[in-house]
Amino acid sequence: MCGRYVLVMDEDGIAKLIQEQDIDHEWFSRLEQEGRVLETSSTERPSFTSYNIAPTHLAPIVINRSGSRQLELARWSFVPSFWSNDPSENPKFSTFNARDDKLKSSGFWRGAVEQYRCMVPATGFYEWEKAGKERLPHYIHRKDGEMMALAGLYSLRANPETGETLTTFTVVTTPTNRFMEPLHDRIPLVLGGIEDELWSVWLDPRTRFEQVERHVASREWPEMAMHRVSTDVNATGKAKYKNEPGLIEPVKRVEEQGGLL
DNA sequence: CCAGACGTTGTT
DNA sequence: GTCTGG
DNA sequence: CCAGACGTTGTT
DNA sequence: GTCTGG
Repeated sequence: MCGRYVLVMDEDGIAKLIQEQDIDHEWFSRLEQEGRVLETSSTERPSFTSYNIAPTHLAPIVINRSGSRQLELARWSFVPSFWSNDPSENPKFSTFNARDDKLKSSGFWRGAVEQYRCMVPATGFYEWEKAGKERLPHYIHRKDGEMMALAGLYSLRANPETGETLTTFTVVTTPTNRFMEPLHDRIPLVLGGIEDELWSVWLDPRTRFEQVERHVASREWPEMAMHRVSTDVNATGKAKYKNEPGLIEPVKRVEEQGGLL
């Protein structure tokens, strides 16, 4: 299910990602305003790095607008356009994932899957193993260390007070594969690597959802690897929240550490 | 027709 | 247990 | 996703 | 908005 992920996108990574597209410079200024620039450079070229992206955080997504692809900062937790956009009214439930089998049958996702598909760039994501009361996080990433493209849906809503457009998104999930089965029965819909054509196909509203899904749903992931990481990533909130490269470093299980405790 | 709900994961 | 916040 | 809070009255 | 239930 993908409820926490990592994106290490340096300047070259963005350049590689957007290639022929124009990036709004608004994008970079907004990053700064939100205080979400975790890695700043002296140049004006934007970058984005977070080792701990959680629901409600802002993260970059790629969308189709006015016939071109754009990189947008969006809030992770989809809010449909038909819900109140009064900031004082909170959504009734959180929607950071969307089941692939519900996209067409539920009115909640219907409009988005037809008109508002997005690509969520990720370097890797976390998955927790339940061990009694403990939640042991694992990091799943491509063996080559490159970014991957997750299937997502987004919505645009105008904030009536500020007039600003609020972009929100969700990550599509699908039944697990053999690689992930030991950890979870649902996994994110990975459209492939960042150079893969498939995510462009996904963004094209003329593409039928079933067409893309047939290629990627529950396929095996020979390109992926995983290892356990420190529970440092678990914490949210202000006091204990961590966001540092060490979060994705491998740690051994206690029983493998030679009883040092 | 109108009114009301619209999600996920994981657990049992 | 369930809901909220990050 | 996980962690943390979850209530009231009455006071400043 | 769109789907379901009555």
